[in-house]
Amino acid sequence: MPPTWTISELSREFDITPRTIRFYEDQGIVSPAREGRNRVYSSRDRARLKLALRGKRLGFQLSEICALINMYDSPSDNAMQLQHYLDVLARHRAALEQQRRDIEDTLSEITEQERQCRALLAQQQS
Amino acid sequence: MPPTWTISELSREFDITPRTIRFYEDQGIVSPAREGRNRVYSSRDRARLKLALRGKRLGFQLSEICALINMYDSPSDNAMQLQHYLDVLARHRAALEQQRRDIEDTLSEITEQERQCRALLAQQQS
DNA sequence: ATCATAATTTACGTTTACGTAAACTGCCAA
DNA sequence: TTGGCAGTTTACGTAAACGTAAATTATGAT
Repeated sequence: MPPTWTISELSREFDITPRTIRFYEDQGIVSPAREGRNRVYSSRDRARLKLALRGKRLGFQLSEICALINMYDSPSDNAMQLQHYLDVLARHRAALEQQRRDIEDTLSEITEQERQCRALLAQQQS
Repeated sequence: MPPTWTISELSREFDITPRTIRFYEDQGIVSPAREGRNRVYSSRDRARLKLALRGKRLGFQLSEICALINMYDSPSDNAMQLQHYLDVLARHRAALEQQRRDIEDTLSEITEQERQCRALLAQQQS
């Protein structure tokens, strides 16, 4: 049988609370099956959860994340026109590339700050 | 005399509301002078505002942003130990590098989705 | 003089993303 | 059978980041 996970297994693996996972269910990010009252998560749920957490680290809102994951999950789904999907992807790409520039800029400033710090430390030694 | 800006000039330039700029003043990100009741922003204020907006695009909280900008602004300030500052920089760097990996991963998935889309479009043509 | 425009302060409202407490169920071990 | 977990639902609470409305002030244009 395919692998499954309990809510506490997932919460440990990804270091989030069960409350968060249940909240993501309300938002439509995961849709666990039930075994009695208890939730049973499939590998698809687990993958979607992982994607959601990556989106969160990138600062996206849960609603955007949910929409994007749904599209990724069924690109051939004709509920959405292919051309529209391409547009969405292009906008998403542009945002990510802006973010990448922001990160590069910030990282070089950090490097510079570290350089100055080490200079000051060396000066104190002498 | 050094250049100055009004609140509406800055709000237009950065495409944010005056309310946001005043809120950032409450949070200590900018500290405009006054001309009567009106706020007058220096180039230092403008630079700090710019840094704050970049931080926001990267998904950081205003409180973190504020702390970091203050440190960037006075690294030699002995209110903070150099070693501690280096630690903060290292953690910040680690977070940004994680974010960069997330972005690279997401960008390649987008590229793959686009490829599939174009394949489907070509198929429809025939 | 009046009117529009840009600014101000005060203060309550709103959305997002959960936290937290209460009260309950099911199961396994001592 | 009595704890003691792990899970559940319901529901109110909260912090962050502003939005928005009201009432006021100052300035420049007609």
